[in-house]
Amino acid sequence: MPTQSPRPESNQEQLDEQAWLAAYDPRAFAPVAVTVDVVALTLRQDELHVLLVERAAPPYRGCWALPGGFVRAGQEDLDQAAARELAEETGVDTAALRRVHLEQLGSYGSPQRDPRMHVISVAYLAFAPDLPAPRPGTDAAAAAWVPVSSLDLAVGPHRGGPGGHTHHPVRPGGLAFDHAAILAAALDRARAKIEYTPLATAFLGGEFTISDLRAVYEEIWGEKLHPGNFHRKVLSVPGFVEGTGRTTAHGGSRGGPRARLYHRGDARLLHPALLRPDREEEIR
Amino acid sequence: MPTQSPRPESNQEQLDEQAWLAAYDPRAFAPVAVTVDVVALTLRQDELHVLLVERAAPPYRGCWALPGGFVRAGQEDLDQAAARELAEETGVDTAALRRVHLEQLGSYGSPQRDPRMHVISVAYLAFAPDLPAPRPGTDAAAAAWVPVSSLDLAVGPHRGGPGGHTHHPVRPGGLAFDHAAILAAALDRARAKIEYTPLATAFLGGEFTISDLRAVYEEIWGEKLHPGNFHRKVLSVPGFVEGTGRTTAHGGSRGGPRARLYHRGDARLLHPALLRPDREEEIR
DNA sequence: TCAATAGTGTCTCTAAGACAGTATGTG
DNA sequence: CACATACTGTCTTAGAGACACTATTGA
Repeated sequence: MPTQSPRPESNQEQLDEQAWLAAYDPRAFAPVAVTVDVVALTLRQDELHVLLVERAAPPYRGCWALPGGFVRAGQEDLDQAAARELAEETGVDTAALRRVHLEQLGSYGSPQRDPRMHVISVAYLAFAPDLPAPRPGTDAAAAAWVPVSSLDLAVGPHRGGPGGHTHHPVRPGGLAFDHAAILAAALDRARAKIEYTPLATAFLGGEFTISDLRAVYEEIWGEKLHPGNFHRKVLSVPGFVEGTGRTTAHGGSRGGPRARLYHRGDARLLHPALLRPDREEEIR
Repeated sequence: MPTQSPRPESNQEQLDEQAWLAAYDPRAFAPVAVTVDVVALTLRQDELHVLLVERAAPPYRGCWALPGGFVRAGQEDLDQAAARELAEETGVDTAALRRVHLEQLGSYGSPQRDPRMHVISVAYLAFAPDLPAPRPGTDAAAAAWVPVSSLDLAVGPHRGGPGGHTHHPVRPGGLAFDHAAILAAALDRARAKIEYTPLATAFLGGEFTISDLRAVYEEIWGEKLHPGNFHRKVLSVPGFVEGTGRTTAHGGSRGGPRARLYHRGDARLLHPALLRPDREEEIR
């Protein structure tokens, strides 16, 4: 591959902008491909799942990987590409996609992360309410919601974080490419994001109980929360949830009174925040 | 997955991975270029400055822009590309670069953000102590630390945030491309990041006083803080700063006792955090 | 009837912020 | 001296968490 990008400096003074644009040949640059990969998270039966596809083509054929694909050059921006990929892999239509929160996570660009060529991937993070089973897209052998707890997230030589690291052959039970590192970063982001934003509600339907919301936090943070304190805290944050006046039709499966129903409020940030209990070990 | 990219699916069954790799032609993809752009922030005379270059070549010739350049395909990852661009534009050597905090900010990929072709830019954010005046790199007419307050950050048709939006011709006093939006996102990130991390110390030299540190917060947040409460709060956060036993040689320019000197501690997160005062307006 | 759950009350402790006060410098 | 600044003490209040308690439902 060329070592340098073409440098027009030698004759730049003689070219005005029009001429320069006309003379420009994008193919002269060393080729780079750009993909978007989506970490779509959802809760199914109170368990955190991630949307994965089984690769039908090499490299990593037969491996599970994050859904994603190449950005259509000149036709779409990154957000659009991510939404398109998510729709294609889940079979979810555009209307249902509006109920999904989609945000950019970070970009991964190690030259060795894809054996074919230098592929730079822009990772996205999606929070979805329980969606129908996915139907595989055109270049996937299968697509499924996979419990996060069943995955091997030890990223090995891929040390997490955007940037890029050394390529490593896939390990049994692991994900293709550096997708384990991307998923790990997505989980970190999700755990942090529900502290300061009402995005935990994006995992729930339109109406939910405080207990439903607590189950989201408990599953994503991986620890039990105090039901009474959680209840009072959620209701004390202005704009987090809003009562509907309705209640559940029945009590819980193991008894208890009917719970009041809420829907998402209009706050975009939680103040005060719902901070995770004690994480002293993460400070250093 | 992509409709435009070459699709091996029709014969994928006959090709083993080796053959497929050999047959692969990256040039068949629609061309996309990837750049890194760096928002390097520093404090000079207690005022926040950003490193900008004056473009010597079209497009946006003569405009100020963020330092950046094309990723060298196959040769470097994104973090390395950002560090290289920063070094090239500032003339800072690798040793001094180690004192600079560099993190990925987000990627910007509107098809119209560069008139030449679809250019996807991975933006980085750098926090630097007061560095020497930059010397312009090879494709910049000039390079300078510019006070952030002197810039027009009304991003107009470029609505901030990663993703990508419509191209708009440059406005007088504005930055090239969508760099105003990138800078605005960088400032938001910086304001948030110094709440939870000790990164404000990255703007200071090895030794500093609590007042120096307070000046960093006041300048980045754009509001005065209570000196006494700030002092006590900083010292109460474990691992934020560490006393050196030394003091300044003289009192302040307008009097007062000599201040004790500190250096950065080993905490990576501040607990408790130094939250910004009252931001109720930002919640919705 | 028992057990589980929804929702509330209360107590303690931490930390934020307002304010005051003392010591130590500079001009 | 006058004044700015470094640093500390104290008071009030908000919020987190532990715990207890009542009411309501299902099995």
